[in-house]
Amino acid sequence: MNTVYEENAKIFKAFCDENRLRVLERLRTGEKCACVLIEDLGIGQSALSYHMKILVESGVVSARQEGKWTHYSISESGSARAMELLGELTTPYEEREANICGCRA
Amino acid sequence: MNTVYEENAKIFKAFCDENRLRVLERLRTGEKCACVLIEDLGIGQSALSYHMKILVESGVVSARQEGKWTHYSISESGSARAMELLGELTTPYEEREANICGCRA
DNA sequence: ATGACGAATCAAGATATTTTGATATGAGGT
DNA sequence: ACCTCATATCAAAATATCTTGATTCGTCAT
Repeated sequence: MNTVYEENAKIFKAFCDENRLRVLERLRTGEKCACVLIEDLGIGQSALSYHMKILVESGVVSARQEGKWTHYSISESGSARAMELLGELTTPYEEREANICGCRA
Repeated sequence: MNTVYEENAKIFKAFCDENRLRVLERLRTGEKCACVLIEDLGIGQSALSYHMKILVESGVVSARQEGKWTHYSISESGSARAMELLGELTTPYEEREANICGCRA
């Protein structure tokens, strides 16, 4: 099993690569099939497949099979989860214990 | 100059590494100085410095110098910017042009 | 069953990120 | 000025990610 850190990191890796950001940008205007994305981005079939796998596994994108075609779209619930997590990761909270930086009196 | 994709990716790289997520977790309870983070995370001084640079450059963390110590804290404005951007990247919008997947009639 | 086509997987090499140890920089204190 | 300590930077090695081309898998049509 992975650490919770690795699990969380996996979600944000969706947004850390130029090609994946370009895919997301295209998906904002609605569901797209792989063949369209390959054309639009000008990358190889196998490269697209690689990036789509990362996007889908992050939960931010969902895939829908229709015959031999795969259609991708932004997952509302996955995006909401990413937002929620990002909020958690950056929101301060009060610690019970005294919280004084140890390196100075 | 970098592409806007690379600029955006840079922000989310803050959240893509186990050690950086552990730093952020520590910072949620308030400002911490480098020496404390090194101890808590059990990583080398130079590794911490490397990760802090990435965090600071993402805007999510800010650094404050005090004598020879550097204190790090979560930047509210940087975090807000990350949230805002994440929202933009995952929010659908209507396209003017007809938007039909080209691979099927 | 066979063939055609879209997409996934694999294996290799290319590139980028991360870790480590050594050295440099900069702030105080003597 | 000199020394000490905290942090930053550098260079090399270790590791992870990404790209490419070949192959495989799954679906549909004949």
